[in-house]
Amino acid sequence: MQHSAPENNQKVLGELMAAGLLTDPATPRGRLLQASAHLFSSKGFERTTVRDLAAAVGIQSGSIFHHFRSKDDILRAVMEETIHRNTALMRMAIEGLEDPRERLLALIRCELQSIMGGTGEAMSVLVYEWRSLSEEGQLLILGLRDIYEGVWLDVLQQAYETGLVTVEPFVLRRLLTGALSWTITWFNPQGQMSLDDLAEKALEMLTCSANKHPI
Amino acid sequence: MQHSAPENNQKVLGELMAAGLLTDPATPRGRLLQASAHLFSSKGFERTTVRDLAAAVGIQSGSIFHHFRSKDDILRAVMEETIHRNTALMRMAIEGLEDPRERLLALIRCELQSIMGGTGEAMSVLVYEWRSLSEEGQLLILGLRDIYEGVWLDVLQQAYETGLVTVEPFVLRRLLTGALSWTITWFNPQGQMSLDDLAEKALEMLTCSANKHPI
Amino acid sequence: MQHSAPENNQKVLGELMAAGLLTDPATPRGRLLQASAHLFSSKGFERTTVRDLAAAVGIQSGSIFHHFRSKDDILRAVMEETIHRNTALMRMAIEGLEDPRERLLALIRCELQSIMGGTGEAMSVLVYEWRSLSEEGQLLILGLRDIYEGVWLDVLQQAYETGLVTVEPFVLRRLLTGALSWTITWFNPQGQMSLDDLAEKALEMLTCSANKHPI
Amino acid sequence: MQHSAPENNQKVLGELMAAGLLTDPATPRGRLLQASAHLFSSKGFERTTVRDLAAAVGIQSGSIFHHFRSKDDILRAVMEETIHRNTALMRMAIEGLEDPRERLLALIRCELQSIMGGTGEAMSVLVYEWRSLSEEGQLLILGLRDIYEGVWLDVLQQAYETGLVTVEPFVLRRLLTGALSWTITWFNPQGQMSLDDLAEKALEMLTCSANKHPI
DNA sequence: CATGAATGAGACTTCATTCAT
DNA sequence: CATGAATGAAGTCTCATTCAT
Repeated sequence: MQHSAPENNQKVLGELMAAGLLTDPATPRGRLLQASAHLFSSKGFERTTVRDLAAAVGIQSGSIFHHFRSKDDILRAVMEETIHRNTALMRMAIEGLEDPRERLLALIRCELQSIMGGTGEAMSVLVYEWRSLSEEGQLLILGLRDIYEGVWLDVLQQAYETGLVTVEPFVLRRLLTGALSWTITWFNPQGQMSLDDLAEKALEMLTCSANKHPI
Repeated sequence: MQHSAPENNQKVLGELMAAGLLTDPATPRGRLLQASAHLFSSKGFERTTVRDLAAAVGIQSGSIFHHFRSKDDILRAVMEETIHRNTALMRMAIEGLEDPRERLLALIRCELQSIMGGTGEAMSVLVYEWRSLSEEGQLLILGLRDIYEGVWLDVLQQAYETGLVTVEPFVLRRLLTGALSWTITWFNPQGQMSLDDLAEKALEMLTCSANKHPI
Repeated sequence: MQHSAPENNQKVLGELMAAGLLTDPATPRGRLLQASAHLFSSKGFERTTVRDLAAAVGIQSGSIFHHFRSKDDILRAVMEETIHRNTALMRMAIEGLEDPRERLLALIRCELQSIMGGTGEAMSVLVYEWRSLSEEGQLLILGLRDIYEGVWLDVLQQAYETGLVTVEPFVLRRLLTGALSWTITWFNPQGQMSLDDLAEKALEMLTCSANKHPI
Repeated sequence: MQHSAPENNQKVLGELMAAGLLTDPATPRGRLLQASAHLFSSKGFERTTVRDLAAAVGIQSGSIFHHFRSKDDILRAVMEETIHRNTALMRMAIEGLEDPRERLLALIRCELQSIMGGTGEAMSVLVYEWRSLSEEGQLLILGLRDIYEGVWLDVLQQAYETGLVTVEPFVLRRLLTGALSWTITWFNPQGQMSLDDLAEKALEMLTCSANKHPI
């Protein structure tokens, strides 16, 4: 049931918090992560100073280091939590859906929300600031990323097998990753085209939509 | 004639050099631009120091500033020349082609080469380091970018009108920009899949060609 | 009362500090300003490096920028505080004096002390490093300068009207500015001639006092 | 005869050139010195780059060093020639004059012309850029300076003995040096007050003018 | 836990000077 | 003599990080 999503989301995210995989946005650490995700996403990691981060949550720059060991540590945490959150959200989104097309659309919509959403769901950071992460950080995140990508590959594999898409899942997912994350640079959620419209168009690009909407 | 491309490319690029729009890679300035494109592309603009750039061409850091006013100026020049070069290459690539599918494939292949090519054809810099460019620089490049994108939109419009693609050119181009530029992070030209294979797959994603060209 | 000057000075300068127009020399910022005034005065602004300034107060060069935005900002602050301090000191010096000659002598003595004094009263910086100040800085200081010069012009006007001097106040003040500020290059306060002697001679130059006070 | 001054000046300066003490302004070296005097005077030595100097005479920066060993050498030469020229001009100016007042006025007028004159007669450089000169340079110039100042002291001594001025020559000269050189910062030769007017006023300041223009 | 002054390495940039052409 | 690319030392300034309070 699509309409029950928000409540379910809250519940699942709450479980992640309880498990220590996600930080409560009500805590200083949580506010810091949220602000960091936003700033890293909009200005880029290198161009964001710890003073920017501190100012964004109303503390002094020195206090940042009571919550995180280093700036790099903040980036790592943002990415880690983003993956945890989005993996959970994606699983929720396809839960109960059977139709390959609907499942694929759900994932696309979910990822677009993660990219565009201003509430710390900073998928774009994960994509565009990857190189800014230290090597240790990259190794740490890589494992989580595989789990996240596993969800995608499952759904794409199903779509491939049913003929909905014709490009192999592995390649298709990577092309799609680029296509979706790039939307942050040009898509305006307040514009004429809604985020759902955009998701539909992205799906249309992947699938042979000509069959579905014959002219 | 596809086989005559290399020679023609040389000729056209030579003309651009003569017009002052492109720097001869044999000159110090040209070598610097090439090295910069490579480093900006692989490490990112902010993480590349002017000492890195100087070392890459075997000069001292201070000598950089005989050729460029500032580090930002180098980025601007890399972008500017990249657009000039790629606009010319794209026009060459579709010259004489009539079939919408072939034309679209040619553009995709051309852009992929620009993204992956290590010889200063740093399309990815243009895409990923955009925010690193100063505002004045951005304004300067924007005009050129429109010309470049104009070529794309023409070809996509034709594909749209003939039913080859079903997503509007404007949106489709932006999704494609992301998909193609992102390939730099994962595609290995020396791997099993060739760059031409990749181009075919990207086209297939857009057009659902499987239905039209059944195997 | 001449003998009460030192105490009054302390009081008035204390008020300026309370008003935020003067920095307490006991604070790091105050020590920095004092050292800067001294170095700018003795070596010149351009030949003084921020490392010199830092070394003079025993901190690292980077720490300077916690107190001032830029080197130019330091110069601006030195000038600003110098004007505030000296305007106050001049007003104090002529307070209660009626005789035009005594008033003029008081101002001259006061300015000489400001020029020669090593405790941040760097009038000479204001005069000789003016061109080193950025244009914005110059505009900022100009207003304050007018107030300071206003005190001088009042006293000179009175001297002019009473026939004590015969050159118009406007021209005379400028000639005097040069004459007095230049003393920093040749006058030795520890030498035979005292600072008060020098003030007397300067006054004598202006007023041809010999005729009025025959020996 | 005042009206014969220009011709005489030419002749004497020509002799200095022949003696190698002055460089012909028609030569590259001469043009360079003239431009340097002008730029040092208006922008200051430190803020004037060798590129500025080169540009001012239409050559490349590297070519400067065929004429001078270093930038410091240029400053030294400017000062040296300025003293030679002005010593000669001053001697010419008082030649044949007997009256102490006329002699003093002649010197003042002469020095003002040297300060304001745009043709390399950069007395102000000598005064304001003194600290920029290397120590060796300062030693070299000091001797010449004494000769120049000797002319002044002679005239001031005579004025002192005749009661025209009442301050000792030594002190008076130094006060006057400051007063006159500072005029470069505020006096506009194209303004209402002519340079001769200014000279008169400066003299009036020094002498007991009240006697001459009784109210 | 929070503060904010201090650190110090390192960034970009300038500029007098050299030297092969 | 002139050029102009190259040098390299030194300049100002930034910023992640530390630590005494």
